[in-house]
Amino acid sequence: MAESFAKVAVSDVTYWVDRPYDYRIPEQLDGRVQPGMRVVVPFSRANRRTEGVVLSVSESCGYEKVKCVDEVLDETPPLTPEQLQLALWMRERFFCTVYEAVRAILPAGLWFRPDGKRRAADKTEEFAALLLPAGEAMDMARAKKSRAPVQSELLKLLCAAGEVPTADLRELTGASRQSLRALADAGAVELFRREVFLRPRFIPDTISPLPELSADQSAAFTGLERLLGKDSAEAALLFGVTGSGKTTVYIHLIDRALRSGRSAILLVPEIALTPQMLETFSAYFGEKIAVLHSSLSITERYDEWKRVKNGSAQLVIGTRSAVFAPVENLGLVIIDEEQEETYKSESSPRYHARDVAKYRCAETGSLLLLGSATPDVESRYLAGMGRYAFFQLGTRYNRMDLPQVRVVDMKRELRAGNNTSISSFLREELAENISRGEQSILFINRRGASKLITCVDCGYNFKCPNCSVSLTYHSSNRRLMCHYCGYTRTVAERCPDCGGELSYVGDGTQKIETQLRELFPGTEILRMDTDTVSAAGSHDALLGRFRDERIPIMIGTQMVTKGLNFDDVTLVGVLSADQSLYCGDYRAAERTFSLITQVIGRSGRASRPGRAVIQTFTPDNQVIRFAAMQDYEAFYRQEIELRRVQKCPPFTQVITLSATGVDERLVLGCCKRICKLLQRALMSRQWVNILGPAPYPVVRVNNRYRYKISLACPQEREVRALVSKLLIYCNTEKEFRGVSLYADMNPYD
DNA sequence: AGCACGCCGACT
DNA sequence: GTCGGCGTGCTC
Repeated sequence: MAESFAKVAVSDVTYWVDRPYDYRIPEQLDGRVQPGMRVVVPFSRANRRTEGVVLSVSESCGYEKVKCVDEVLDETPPLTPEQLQLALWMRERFFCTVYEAVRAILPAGLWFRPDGKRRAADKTEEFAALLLPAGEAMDMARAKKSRAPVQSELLKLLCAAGEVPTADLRELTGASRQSLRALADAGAVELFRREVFLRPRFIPDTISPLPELSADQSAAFTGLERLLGKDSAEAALLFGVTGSGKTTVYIHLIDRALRSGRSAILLVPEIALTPQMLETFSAYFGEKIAVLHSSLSITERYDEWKRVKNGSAQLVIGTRSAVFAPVENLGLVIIDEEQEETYKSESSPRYHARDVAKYRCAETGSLLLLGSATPDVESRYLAGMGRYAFFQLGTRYNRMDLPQVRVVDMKRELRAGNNTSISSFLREELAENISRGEQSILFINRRGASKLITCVDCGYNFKCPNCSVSLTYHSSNRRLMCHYCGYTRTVAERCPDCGGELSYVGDGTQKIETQLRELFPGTEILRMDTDTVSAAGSHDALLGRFRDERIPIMIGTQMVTKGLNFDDVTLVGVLSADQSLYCGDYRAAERTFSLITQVIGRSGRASRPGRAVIQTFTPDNQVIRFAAMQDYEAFYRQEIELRRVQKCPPFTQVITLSATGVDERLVLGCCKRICKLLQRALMSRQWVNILGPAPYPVVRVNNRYRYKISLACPQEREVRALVSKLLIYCNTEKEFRGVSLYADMNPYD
């Protein structure tokens, strides 16, 4: 009998060690090892038992000292040959290891044996999530391996699965509440309650007839249907303002794909996947739907994944990772609100769902449809160049006029002696809304605000000993915590420096709440931030209160820009519109435009016209003016010229190289060397821009310094190969021992 | 000789 | 990354 060998991509290797390794398939496993299966193999000099995935099986092997496959983990290959190809493509494209790609492609349930037991669906459920970055958590898991093996297991599982219901955690690891509490007290893990997000399992009595198409929608649908019918890979951009009925077009197109025997994937941003939205689709597609979403339990997600794999679901609705859904005979991928940043993964593999979707559509001859009210500048450009077909939906569905928008100059307010965050104009508008019994939403343009504790006398505040940030106060465990490394400490009684009194400095949201309460005593105000959301149990619960109790004013950050539309909201205010505009990142303008546009879109849905107030310190800024006029095309024309001049995407692609290490000078030295090598390798080319090294906004995390280099140049295989070489160079060069380098393709930030 | 520590480099 | 090998240098 002929011998057989497997080429295996192993886990737990770094990028520069990641290559196919040959293993002999022992007689007793003969015939049971197939490409796409997970195996256990001995690896390294210590023959550590390591997981791997079989890339191919052959009769010969070009390596002398070949070891044997230990164990096969699957009876049938969980990865199709196409998915295996996809993993290899991801390695090339996103600078990750093959196994990291495999972990992203397969559901966590495959690793943590689900036992099929299903819990009763409580209204809310306790979840656990890591407070530390995955890397730190893995370090901690390793450190705890011998002393606290259960905690170590918990950490590993949380790394693999993100947010996990605590009931699941205990079921899968056998951990007691105690171990989980210990991790929470150590500040490694956060425990919170949230509404369980179940797929509406109702089977509608009758499948509803499809909603009718307006003239606009019908025109777009006809064009898209033609593209769907082609055998070749196609891509299209559907531009339409909020309320113009993009969803109706999606429904018709999905219906057409399913009828022709092909499957469809619909990707939505995290926040848009609400029970209401699923109900809408269930009415038309019933049991054909599978939902893949991070709020499902591991078991539920695994079940849905199996329904897709065995062909019982042909429409997948989900967030970013649903782009990997193992559908048979793919015909259509729709990415709704394609400009949203949640489509980009922030940890390895650092993929963008749009890139993966493009690859899959190209491989399967499918149609990729990008939908948006404020398309990514790059997408709009490709549409303009004819690379994407372009379709446009005109007016709002209900023929509502756009809200009346007023831009308020906050410099003038300051000069007039108003140093609060609410301009006199906005105050009057709010007063009018309160007296008319209509609702208002105020949006604070700021990310992740948090509570600090400072000394009233000397201004002292608590710094993290490991990172270059202040510690923030967490009400859940009444401790000071570092967001970056997980360091925690108790709150001191008095200032450690001068013995003065300590006080809480609330975040922006709280400060504004206080100002509003002074302006409108007795008026109820709903604050929406991580604190109040976790207290209410869920995002939806809070929004439900706002609607049902008709609370006059809601304030919040990003969270209030999405989601439901409220008939009684006739006024929205954007406080500090420019906050996100001047941060040096080439995407700042489009992000700001998109945010403001979305906020304005919250106003005036039903019979009443809406108003919007935009407060800014730079009222002449064109981005803000275009947003106020809701004029995407004008914004786009200006922005694309800027991008051309600055050699930014879409004229180039950006790859950042990030270096981290304990020795700041060594990290910088490494960056400078990398810059020099990049310059030398690319100097003969046009359209190349190398920036940096620049420190991260938080330069030191966990005693490691972080710097990055930005490389903007046309996307080419050669450039990626160069970056790959540099990654390997930095990690093999003795001089830079202690510095680690990683790359990110088209990063957000 | 015995061992702690740090550096090196291979990993099929 | 991870782990064994191996050199250095210190102690008994």
